[in-house]
Amino acid sequence: MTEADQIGESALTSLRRILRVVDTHSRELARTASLTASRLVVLKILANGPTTAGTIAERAGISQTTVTLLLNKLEAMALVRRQRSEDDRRRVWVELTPQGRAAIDKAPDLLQDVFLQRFRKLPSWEQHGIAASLSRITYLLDADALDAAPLLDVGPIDRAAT
Amino acid sequence: MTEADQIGESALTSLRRILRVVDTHSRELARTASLTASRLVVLKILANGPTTAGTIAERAGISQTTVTLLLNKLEAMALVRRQRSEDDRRRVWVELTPQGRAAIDKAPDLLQDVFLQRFRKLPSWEQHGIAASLSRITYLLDADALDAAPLLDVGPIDRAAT
DNA sequence: TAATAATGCTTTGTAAAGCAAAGTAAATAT
DNA sequence: ATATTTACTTTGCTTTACAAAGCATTATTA
Repeated sequence: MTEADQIGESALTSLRRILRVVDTHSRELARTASLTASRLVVLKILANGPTTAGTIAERAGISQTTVTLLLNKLEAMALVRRQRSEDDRRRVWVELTPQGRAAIDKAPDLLQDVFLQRFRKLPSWEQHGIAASLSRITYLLDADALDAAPLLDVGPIDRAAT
Repeated sequence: MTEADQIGESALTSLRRILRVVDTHSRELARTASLTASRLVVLKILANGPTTAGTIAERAGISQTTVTLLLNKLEAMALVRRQRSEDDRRRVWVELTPQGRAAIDKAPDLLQDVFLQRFRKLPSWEQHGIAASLSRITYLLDADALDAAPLLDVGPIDRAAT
């Protein structure tokens, strides 16, 4: 094993740990705030103003089916309101209710807040370093490359080599 | 919004994107390799040698109940074999079958592989930078540290500096 | 030794996320 | 007028995950 591999492994270990913390956190969120992570995602998308189910699906990166189900729950919780569009009666506008807005405030993404709070206290050079590394990693894991390629095929990797 | 907050936001965006890719990938893995991420995790733990269900739960950070369920599936797929312990008949040893071992080889964590392959090609300074940033982030998100931690403890960084 | 407690795992019941496929209704194109 | 497309919902299924209860088995203690 080369040195690069060792560093890579330790990077991966960190990455796994990060994933794990995020995961744990979202379960915690579900337990305490009775708002699961994906429902919160939907609410936050709606915080930018009313929109349609399809748009939510697209922005959240999940299927329309799932969005419908999430909306059903959120509507049952009275956090969200549906309304058929007047001009195009196929479409359904979704908007936050006042309670929905309150729910977002009451159940903020704490993990994110903690992150930002601490991040803010780091020296500037380190902030830049972290941001740069993260954006580099998104490249290392590039979604497009993965989507395009058959997963069990090794081909596409070279394309992004260099 | 301060500059630090802007950088922090962009870091968070990257982080979200990373999480998203990992998520997508694991669903993809499930579809193509008929081995879901969590099952693969269990198999990989078993790759270090036979162990008990409780230990697997601990190492994977999931409940024993869940481990039992996963083992049921894996056993049904003949990737894993259970055997009551002789000395303590409450315990159940779990080990990989040859098929199980083959499954691990056939369905490697490709995301990880892609990451490592690309990572290896980065200049050394960048490798170190990324590894350091990641380890720093685990601190920024650390669940434990949430209660106690001295926020400006610089300790871990120096180690990976240079 | 017999009753009690602790341990290790499984079962059962519950809830969420998520998708594909089929279905419905409305708008658009032919 | 008919066919196609679009937008959303319903249905049925799978997986993950946990808590609570249950079942053996071992250890402890009276």
